[in-house]
Amino acid sequence: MSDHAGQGTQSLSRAFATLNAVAAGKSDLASIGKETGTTRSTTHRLVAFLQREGFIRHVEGRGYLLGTRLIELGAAALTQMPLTVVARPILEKLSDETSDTIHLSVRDGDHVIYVDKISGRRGLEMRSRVGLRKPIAVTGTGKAQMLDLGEDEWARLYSLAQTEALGDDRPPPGFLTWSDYLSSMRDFSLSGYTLEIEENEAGIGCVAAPIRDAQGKIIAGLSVASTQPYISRARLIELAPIVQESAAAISRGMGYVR
Amino acid sequence: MSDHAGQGTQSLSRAFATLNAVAAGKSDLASIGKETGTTRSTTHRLVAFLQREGFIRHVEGRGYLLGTRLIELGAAALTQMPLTVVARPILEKLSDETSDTIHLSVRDGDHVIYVDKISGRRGLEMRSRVGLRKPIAVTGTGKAQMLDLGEDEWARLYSLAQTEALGDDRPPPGFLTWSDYLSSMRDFSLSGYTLEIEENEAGIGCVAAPIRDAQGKIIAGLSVASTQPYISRARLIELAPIVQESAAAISRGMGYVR
DNA sequence: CGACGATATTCCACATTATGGGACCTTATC
DNA sequence: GATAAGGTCCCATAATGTGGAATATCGTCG
Repeated sequence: MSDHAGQGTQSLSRAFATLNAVAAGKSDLASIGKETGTTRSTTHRLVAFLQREGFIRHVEGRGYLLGTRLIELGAAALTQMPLTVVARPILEKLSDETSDTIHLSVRDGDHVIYVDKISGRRGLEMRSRVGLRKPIAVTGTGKAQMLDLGEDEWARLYSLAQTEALGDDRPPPGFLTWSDYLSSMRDFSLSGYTLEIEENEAGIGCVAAPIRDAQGKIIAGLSVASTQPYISRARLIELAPIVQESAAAISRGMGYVR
Repeated sequence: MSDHAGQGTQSLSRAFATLNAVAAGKSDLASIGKETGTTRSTTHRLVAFLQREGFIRHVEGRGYLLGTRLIELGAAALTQMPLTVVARPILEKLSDETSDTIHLSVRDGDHVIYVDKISGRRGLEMRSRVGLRKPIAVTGTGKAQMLDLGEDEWARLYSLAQTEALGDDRPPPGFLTWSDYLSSMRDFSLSGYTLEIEENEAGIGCVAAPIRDAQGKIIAGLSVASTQPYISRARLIELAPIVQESAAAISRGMGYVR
């Protein structure tokens, strides 16, 4: 894959390319090597090393897979994010009050990554998952984190999400035109919450609000999401104040005042 | 840290030592460098690289922390474990039936690592967490994965757990002597389930059963855990059949027959 | 203000380190 | 028992990562 790396990091770049290849599903030395452009001996050395470190494991019949050390480090990364500690009790309260699915996400470049989730109690489980990445512009929590940005930046993130949606085998039914998107975002930035109805996945909608740190910067988004019968615009708007209040409570926990 | 590495992996070893240092809480270049034994320039290059890859992020005022890419890869590692996919619905059913906390763990060396968890609905949240490692010999799910081992191996794992427990600031009240431990394990290997009452953490107990793959090898452990008023030996034994049946259902899903 | 310490970042000559070609091993397939 | 596919090991070579020192950045105290 890409090699836009810095100086003095050839072996590192290759090792991480190797890991990415495995993450992408390549499961034998030959295909990993083709992906990273390394010879068999080098590929082997890198894989063996990653294996020793627990980043990769070899499973009889299935080949190379991501290892348990990554599960461990992923969990550690989550707890090093003070946000998740502060937010947990508030997410649980919100879950009790709404019976719906609660999501907490942070921005990661032009995407959003879920850092916590509590499943709803209305049957149907959503496919979202802690660690999942989604384009920032088509998720409720992502849009909540766009509220302080300029319109040109909205445009960029919107078209990026559009590009990714085009690649989908089952494009979401609620995807908005740019002008509809823009006017809705203008409304949201006034009201301080965002809605997202089937822009990202069919049958799923949510209300979200931004979470701020001590400097007033938006650092995360909180949402209540649900499935088909419960995602009428009216019901979501009804939920907005409680989502906003929960987000504000987390913001206070992160040191935000006023 | 340790340098028992293979050939031709100095820079890799150092990069991973760097990552481990950050995971261990070192948050500035100086202390990371001291931990890994690298000079400032080398430390800097490694950290910068890991940062570019999203394995590490720099947070104003808090220094270097584990990055979002690890959260993502951790989640991917979890889904590459077919076990978690197969087990999920069964865990949910068990959760509904018992109202208690459900744990699913796999063996990772001499430890066990939680790969899935559903919190109970009896208030009190346990401190366990997906990605957490515990000594194999003092967890219900760990002991379930020891059932097919020999008594000498039981002894080794027991004393290892003992060593780790000694280091604890608050040693668990239910820690057994070796002879008590051995006789209980002999019972468990006959009955096919295991109990663990406050051997690992005060106020917490569980029943667990082993999960097997197509070759009949034990590959995971499943437990129902609860807190104080619900962890009498009698109640846990009462739960054993349903835990065993759930574990068997997952085993069947993994290809185990008879 | 200007000096200081703590922290991060860049540069470059040098030798230590990672590299890749090829040999070899093991297991499955015909 | 010949062929193939996947994995492992060895070793001479030069390309790579290294560390020292120089530079930049920031905050704080006299």
